[in-house]
Amino acid sequence: MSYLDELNDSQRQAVQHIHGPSMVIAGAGSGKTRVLTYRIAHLIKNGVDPFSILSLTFTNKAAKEMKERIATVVGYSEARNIWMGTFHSVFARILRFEADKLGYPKNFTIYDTQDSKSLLKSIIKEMGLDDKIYKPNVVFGRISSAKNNLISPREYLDNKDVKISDEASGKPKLGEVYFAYADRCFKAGAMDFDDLLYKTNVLFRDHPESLHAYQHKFKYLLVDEYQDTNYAQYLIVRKLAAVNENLCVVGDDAQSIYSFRGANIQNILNFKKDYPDYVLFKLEQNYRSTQTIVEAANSVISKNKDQIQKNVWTSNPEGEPIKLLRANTDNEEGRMVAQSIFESKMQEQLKESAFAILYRTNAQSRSMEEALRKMNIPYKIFGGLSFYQRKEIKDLLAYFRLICNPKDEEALKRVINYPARGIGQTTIDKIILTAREKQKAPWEVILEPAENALPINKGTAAKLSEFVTFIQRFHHSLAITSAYDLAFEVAQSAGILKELYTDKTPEGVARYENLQELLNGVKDFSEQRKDLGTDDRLDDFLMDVALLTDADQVGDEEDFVSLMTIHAAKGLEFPYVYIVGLEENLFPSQLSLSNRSDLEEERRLFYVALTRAEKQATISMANTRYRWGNLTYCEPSRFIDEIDKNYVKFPPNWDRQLSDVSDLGFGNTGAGAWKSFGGKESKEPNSYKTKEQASVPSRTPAGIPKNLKRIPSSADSSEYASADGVALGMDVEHARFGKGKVVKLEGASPDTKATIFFPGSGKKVLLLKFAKLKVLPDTA
DNA sequence: TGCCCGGGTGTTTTT
DNA sequence: CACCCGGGCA
Repeated sequence: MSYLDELNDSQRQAVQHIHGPSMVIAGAGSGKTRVLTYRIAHLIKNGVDPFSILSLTFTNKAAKEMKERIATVVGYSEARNIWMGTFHSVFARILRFEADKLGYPKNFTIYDTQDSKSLLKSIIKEMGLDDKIYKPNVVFGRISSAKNNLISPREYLDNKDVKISDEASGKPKLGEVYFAYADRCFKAGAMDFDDLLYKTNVLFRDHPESLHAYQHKFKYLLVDEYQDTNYAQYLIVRKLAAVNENLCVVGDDAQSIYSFRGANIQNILNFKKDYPDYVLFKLEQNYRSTQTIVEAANSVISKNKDQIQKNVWTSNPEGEPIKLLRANTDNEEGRMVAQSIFESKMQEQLKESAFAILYRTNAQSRSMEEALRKMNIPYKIFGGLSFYQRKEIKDLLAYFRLICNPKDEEALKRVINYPARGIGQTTIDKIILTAREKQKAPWEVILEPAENALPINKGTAAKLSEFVTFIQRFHHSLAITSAYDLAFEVAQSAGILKELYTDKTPEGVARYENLQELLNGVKDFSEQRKDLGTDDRLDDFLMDVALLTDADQVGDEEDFVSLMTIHAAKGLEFPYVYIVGLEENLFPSQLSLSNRSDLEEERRLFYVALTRAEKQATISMANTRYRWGNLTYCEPSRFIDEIDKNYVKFPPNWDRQLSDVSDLGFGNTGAGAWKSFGGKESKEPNSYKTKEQASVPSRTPAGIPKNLKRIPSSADSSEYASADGVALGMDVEHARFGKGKVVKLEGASPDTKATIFFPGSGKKVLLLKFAKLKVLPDTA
């Protein structure tokens, strides 16, 4: 069995351990993917039916690549039958099979974030709430974390603690909004991203026969990036694995970077509690990077308290020291990086694809982009506004969605009057209102306007009926027409193509080309499906498209420098990596500075960034940077100081002091800042201690199936954390203003603002994270 | 009904 | 700075 020879001892042991629960802690670059693929190949070689293997990956692209690699060992006809994909896509597929059990149509729509927020916006408006207080973004985040923690709208409404904290944050109606949102999604036959996990849990809870079937179907489970699973995902895995317990999870606690979307590092730390007889494998040899990079990364991550002990090492050459670049402005930073890429490329005779530029926030891509463009260096930006989020694409997709699932409210709103067909806002409002009164989907209302007493005149009725007929015509050919033929005809006859074709502005031309590209995409899909002999339907295409990730963008053979956020770079590797914007308040992000666990996550993020590099890592910063319009002064990130100096090469201009940067209010820097920060943390109202204490009892110890009720913890929403320390009506003491009373709280933590009345100095609005408030015992 | 302008608001990170 | 929204006007 030759493939086993390609593994080192611990890798081989992990691959050969087939039965029972196991956990693989895989350091960065330690051949994790290799272990996963060979483990699956090994299973199949040992007679396991590919249909009974479920492998959950972090991106669909990773799944595709793994399948291809497995196919080289066991053949494509076997490999193609493995269930492999992201949590979201695998369970979307399962939910499609089981939709009727949950009262959903098989063709349910998947709402993306835009759809969800737009729906929330209209609900907030309809309920007569102020969208300055009930900000769709905030409300969405809140609902999302409720779902990730499996709290239903009902439970949310009934939970006293939630109510108290929502009232304290000035949003007592949040529960009702959540309730209405869930109801509207259901009536629209739509699930949002979180629903795909949430509803899977509901399915497994309410339909034991279904759970039973999948438990027995999937005899072997593999989960990649286990450190980034949230509670809903954790519970799905736990339930599916409950019968056979052939579960192998792979991850690295040092690379957990998704807690903001509910990922819980405790899942990896508590694996041994859930599966006491588990076997642990540690992959510690790094095959990716130079010794310098490995050691530098180790020196950084060692500053974190929460971690599993491991010793990542490499036998690779020592390599070049980490290079530092310091620019005066963000634009100059871009030029320096581009220049450096150009020089390395020339000196080492490299392709552009050897380089990646990684940043903390998407906004940083602009200065990099400009510099690269000026130097004629080809590049590609991953992330940001993705192709599928462009207006023209969403418009056409909305037609597809509506044809597949006419109840889709967001799709209907998008296209009912685009291109303009004389159905105005007033009519749309009436339709929505009537739908709400009749407890129906808007589509059902316009299907039978008279029966539903929709108050419209004859002309409007005629236009509506024309629209209905138009959609229905295509709906009926869904089952008999190939995806591409249908898509093209829709684009044509809806008039979208014509509308954009006549627009000769550069933007208009670009939009038209984008539509062509989308149609080409459908064509590829259709042809693939024909080759495979599987269903070639437009609704299948939609299901695929809804869950594509930026990382799934086809990596054609073109040569370009990759630009992306560090989050998006997870799992990737490049010979030369530039990590830019290493400045306090940017990286680490300003929002992470007030508690230890958030800061540790930023450090892990930096660790991930460093360990993407194979040959050399370069770190850059700018002394000044434009941030939302105005110039700000920047100080070097504390993370730079945390790298062992033996591995860093400082440029001559490094220590040059800027005379006028002395005080930014709270801008400390360097190791000193770290210490003083550490020393002060216990006085912080948002102290991490509060957060951790709150989260301990919240973890359902055994994750017992029936138990969907989870006490919301600080992890559910950042707002709890602030409510913990400071609440409405509380007596507090401020270092400068003295004693006062909290009269108003607004905004979500960590940006919670408190209005406090100080008898001595009047009303002050303070940001909780900066105001070191001391809570006084209730004097009443 | 549609376009233009001004003001307000907001930035981590993503399926 | 960039986007979105609402109001005012044609």
